[in-house]
Amino acid sequence: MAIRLTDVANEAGVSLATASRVLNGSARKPAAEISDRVRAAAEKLGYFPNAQAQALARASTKLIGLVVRDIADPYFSTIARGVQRGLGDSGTQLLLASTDSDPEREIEAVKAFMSQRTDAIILSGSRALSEDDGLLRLIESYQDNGGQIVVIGQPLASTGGIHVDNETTSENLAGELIRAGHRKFVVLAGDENLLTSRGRAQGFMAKLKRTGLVAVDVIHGAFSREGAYMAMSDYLKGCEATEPREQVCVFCVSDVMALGAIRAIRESGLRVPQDIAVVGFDDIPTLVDVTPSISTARLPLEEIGRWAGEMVLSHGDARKMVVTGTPVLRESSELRAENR
Amino acid sequence: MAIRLTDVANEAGVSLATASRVLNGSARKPAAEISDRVRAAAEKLGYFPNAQAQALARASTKLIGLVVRDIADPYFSTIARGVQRGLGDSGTQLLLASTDSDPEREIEAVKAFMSQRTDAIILSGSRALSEDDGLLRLIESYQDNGGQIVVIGQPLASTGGIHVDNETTSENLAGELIRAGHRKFVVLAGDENLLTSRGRAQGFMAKLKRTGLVAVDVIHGAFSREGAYMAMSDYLKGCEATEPREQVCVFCVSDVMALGAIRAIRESGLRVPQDIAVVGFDDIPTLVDVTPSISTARLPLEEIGRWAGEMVLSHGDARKMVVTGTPVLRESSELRAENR
DNA sequence: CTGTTAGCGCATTCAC
DNA sequence: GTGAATGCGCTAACAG
Repeated sequence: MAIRLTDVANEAGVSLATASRVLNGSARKPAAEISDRVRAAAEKLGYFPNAQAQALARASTKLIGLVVRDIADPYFSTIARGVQRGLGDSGTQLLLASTDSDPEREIEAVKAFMSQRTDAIILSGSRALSEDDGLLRLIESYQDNGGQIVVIGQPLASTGGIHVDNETTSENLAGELIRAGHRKFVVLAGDENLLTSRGRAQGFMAKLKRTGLVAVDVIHGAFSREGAYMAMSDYLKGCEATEPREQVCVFCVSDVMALGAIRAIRESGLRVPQDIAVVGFDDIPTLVDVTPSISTARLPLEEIGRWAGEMVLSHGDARKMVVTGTPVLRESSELRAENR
Repeated sequence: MAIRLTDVANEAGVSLATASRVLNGSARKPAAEISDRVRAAAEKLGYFPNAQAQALARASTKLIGLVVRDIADPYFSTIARGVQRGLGDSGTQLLLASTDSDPEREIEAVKAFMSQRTDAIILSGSRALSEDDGLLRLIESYQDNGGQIVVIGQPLASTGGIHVDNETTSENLAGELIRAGHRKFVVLAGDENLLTSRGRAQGFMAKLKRTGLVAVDVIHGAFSREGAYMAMSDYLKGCEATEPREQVCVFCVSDVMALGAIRAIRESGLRVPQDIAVVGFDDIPTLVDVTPSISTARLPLEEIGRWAGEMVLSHGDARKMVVTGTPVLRESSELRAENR
């Protein structure tokens, strides 16, 4: 159906091998005159190499897989953009899979990528990798076959990747908030089975403890906007009795959660930050358009993605790098006047 | 290196053909006892079919390509999520390419997808498709080889896709704004070479004209947040002299642009909507967290993506559907009290 | 430097 | 119902 290399070779009056050599720089360089003829033939016929056939013959697809939880979530889409940028014009193609936070779909995605013989798989927003899922075994067998795994978040012992030091980042963030004068904290901790949300919550509380403070409440729920919205709504309902209320600072383990929490707070007629201060984590791009500006711990999301992409290209197997976020206090955590 | 079907066949003591038949339902059904043995062997060895080899033998990859301008833009990431959902568990894999609004990169992306022999290519946020780029020729040759093209936005004569009726949508939006009492309009028209932004601006102005109104200003610029930010900043600088100012309504041809414009307005010390009303287009998910809530024309972005995905699966070649957006007036376009 | 040939891993006619 | 053989389109030895 499509034009094959053979067709090009015939058109140019050369052998298949020669055509192959000119159309994809091999070690041996065919004569200039021949090369031109082949290229002209390819152009004329509208030849496109069959990537599958090439992959089969070369034992290397130039394919990599990226698995995210939800590509529409700014956190992941920013990382995805970074990955694309990191891949640059290397000719490597990106296969994308979304899991919707379903561990089974994550496994399906990895299997699919293994079938595609991707050179590498970037895992971001993975679920409880510490547990003995089938995922671990899959990953191992992928690596045994020469596949590279890059994990964004909490790399495994056997994998490279970008390690986000959630604990330290959260500690620093808590420190800044305390320094700013906050004393009463609530933690929207998200899913306690997720390494990421757990690490963030724990780091935060560890710092409180070391300062002689303790969170007045720690609420678990889904690691999502909706989860935070519901958790916050419940919380607010629960403390309607306790008026009048002093300003409390709610730490949400992600910006997306902070947005959900703010929504709940507003719907209950309270103001941010005057009644309740809110703090997030990640510094997703979305925040620039939100009022009040939201305090958070900034992660260089796009760069993280870019590093992951570059890591893949350089075959930096099992190379690890550590990223610690930077606390950024903005309007949403401003202390109420009377507390200053 | 990896386990091949041959290995599985040997392990199970059957022929290659039989192994193939059980591992991927063919017409002939091998005996149950044999099937179990093969499956057990595959499981034991950790066999993963080589998608490239399958594609080559079957002459069909289960691959589709999606090209967007920027995967981190909520407009595109929402569509991308929809496409994923539309693909569901069909086993079709998604290849993603971002063009950064560069026509050349768009062509590169399509070429890459053609090489990958994707069954279909979904083009969203394409540039000036009406012009005689190489893109047209590429698309044609892709179609000639059995490839399916689905365009989101402005399908070509030869392609199917989701046609967004920007003109009508903008007209309706303008109508609603006029009905609400607005009379003085400025249009941030974006890039006049892009079908999308042009259609939106023209539809809006057409409606104004038919109502006996005319935009006091039409400003072109980049079809992006930055473009709108700069355009709006310039505009505000230009009319500093004209105080006191009556409320003007700024129509931005996309929500992302509206966000940029609002930023510029605020930085100049003015308020939305009291001093300047702002209206966008798309209703990207991001808007739910923005204050004031932004008026816009709602497009079912995720569904559009889903439809595109389903269209691909059903081989709905050249099927077209038309989508018209719904005006949604919110706080950002509220009329100033004195004008009511 | 160029052409011939043998696989890459699998699906699929064909025979049995 | 099962196995042997052929070819998908291309690369990479291997000869010439």
